Parts: sequence; C-alpha cells; structure tokens
Amino acid sequence: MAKPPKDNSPITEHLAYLLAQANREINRQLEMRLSKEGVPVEQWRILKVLSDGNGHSMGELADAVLLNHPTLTKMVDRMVSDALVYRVQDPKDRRKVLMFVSDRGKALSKRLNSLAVSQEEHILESYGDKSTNELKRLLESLIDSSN
Amino acid sequence: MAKPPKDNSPITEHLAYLLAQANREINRQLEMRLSKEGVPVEQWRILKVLSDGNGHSMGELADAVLLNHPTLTKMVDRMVSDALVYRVQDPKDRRKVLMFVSDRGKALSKRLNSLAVSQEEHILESYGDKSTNELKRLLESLIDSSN
DNA sequence: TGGAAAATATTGAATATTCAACAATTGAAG
DNA sequence: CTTCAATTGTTGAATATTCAATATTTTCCA
Repeated sequence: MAKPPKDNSPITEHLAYLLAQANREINRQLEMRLSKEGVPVEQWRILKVLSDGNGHSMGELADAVLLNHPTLTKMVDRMVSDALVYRVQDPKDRRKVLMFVSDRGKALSKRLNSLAVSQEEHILESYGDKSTNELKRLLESLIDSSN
Repeated sequence: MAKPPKDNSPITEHLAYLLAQANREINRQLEMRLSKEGVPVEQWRILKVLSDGNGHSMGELADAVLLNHPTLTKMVDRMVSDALVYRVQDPKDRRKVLMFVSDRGKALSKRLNSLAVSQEEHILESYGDKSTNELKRLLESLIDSSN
C-alpha cells in the first residue's frame, strides 16, 4: 500500500521536501507580518517563551526556540542591547544564565503575538479549520515519534 | 469550533512553530544520512531536480530547491568545482544559464537517493503509512492554498 | 576529599547567506 | 528602429551562522 518514494520519483514526493517547502512558505508569510515591528521570527519565539515570566536558561531557550547555542547567544546579545531581555546568573547553578523579558520586551511581545495570531486566522480562513487542526495533530505526532 | 491560538497560548500551538520544529528534526535526520557522502541536503535536491536530464535555468532551479538566487549561484559554483554539474548558456535566451548534471553527479545522485529513500522507509516504520500519507497530502494542500 | 569528567555558556575564526548594486539580454512601446 | 523597462544571473560587502576551542561551575566516584 503506502510505499516510500522510488529513486526516480520527483523530489516533491519526499516528506522532507514537503516539510521544507511548507515551512519556508509559512515562515516567509509570518516574517512579512512581523517586519512591521522590524523583528525576526526567532525574536518573536524568544519573547513568547520568556513571557511566562519564569527564568529560562540559555540551553532550555535554545531548544524551545529552535536555535543553536551560539546563534542564540548572539541574538540575545542584540536583544539585551535593545533592552528587550536581560540576563541573571542562576543562583542555584552558577554555570547557568537565566533569561528574563523586560517590560519593553513584554510590550513588544504583545504586539508580535497579535501579528502572529492574525496570521493563524488567515490560515484558518484559506486552508480551513479541519485541515489546520488535522495538520497540527499530525505534526505533533511526527515530532513525538522522532524522539 | 477550531480557534486560532490566543495571545497567551504556548508557542507550540502555532502552525508556524510546529512546521519549523518538524522540518528541523526531519532535516537534521536527513543531513545525518547524507553526511555519509559529505553532501548537504541542498545539493541532494539540486542533483535530484537536474536528474531529469533537461536543462534547468538558475531561476527555475532556485524555486525548485528552495534557495535564494545568490545562495544557489554560490552553491552551484562549488558543485561545478566538484565536477557534479555544469553550466550551458541557453541559446534561446542568452540571459539564461541552463544547468546540467554530469556523469559524476548522476552517480552521486543515485547514492544520495538511496540514502534519502531509506530515511523515508524509516519514517514509514516509526510513524506509520497512514499518518505519513495523510501528512503529505495535507502539506501539499497547504502549499497549494498559500499561492 | 581531590581530581577527572560532564554540563553550561560564550568567543573567535571560518563559512554561509543575504541585500543591494551591477551587467547583460530581451521585450515592449512609441 | 530605438529607447526604456523588465528579466536573468552574478558579484561584493554586510550580516548571520556554525564549528571548535575556551572558561567556569558542578557532578561523580575512587
């Protein structure tokens, strides 16, 4: 029944390709919206994760926002310069640094969230509730099955 | 019924995030396999697309392999150095360059294809035929609905 | 306890990507 | 026809990412 792609089947039959293509497109759309605030998608993720108010270590944060450690360090440097977030040494484990969002970061985060939500609404409209939910469910379960 | 995420809902409820996460994971796995041949995922895509034997312009190719034009130009430069592909000026339209795969490129492409196929087989096993096919179908239709 | 190994974050050099400008060719309008 | 705009691909500078090495702190265990 379900077969893997053959050597000579088009690249568009590969799950890896379809994921890359869909991700590229959706990410590009989100990027366009967030550009209103002059902020890359990754900074939205960082602010959103930190918005729970709890301190998050750089390692935790890197996992959560899908960035490598050095990339995150440098992006956080910029955000600290912009006074969006700040670092605190973790008193329980002094190897760690805990990241927090500033008031300015919280305000920006709110504006970014509404831009992101409005994108999701747009997707729901053009793609449909049913498909969207089913796709989310399948993606979650793919991620689960990959760990 | 199906609602978009709220401002304060976790980032994991956003389609954009789930796509990025799944793409990152699957891409990383593919990258691992292809590293046996010392080749990045993008070069597999390029070789696969060119393997139809027809010449493809840089613009076409950039779209097909999900790369920006300058990035593609530079990657193709490397592949030309490695004698995997070659450029031919399009006689019909001399602004264009047609890309072709060399014999060496074809041989490499075959080896890369089996690595990629074996990854798909692995996904089918752990994730299931049904889910895989359904996910592919939904991704295709998401991409369609985004154009 | 003492010292080696692991975990965490950062840095700097090497690499890759992107943006804006450019060159060449074609298309289109007057 | 001729000129101006649009298309195609490349280049170089600016920017961003990654890899390997480092510093610091903690954990483990002999």
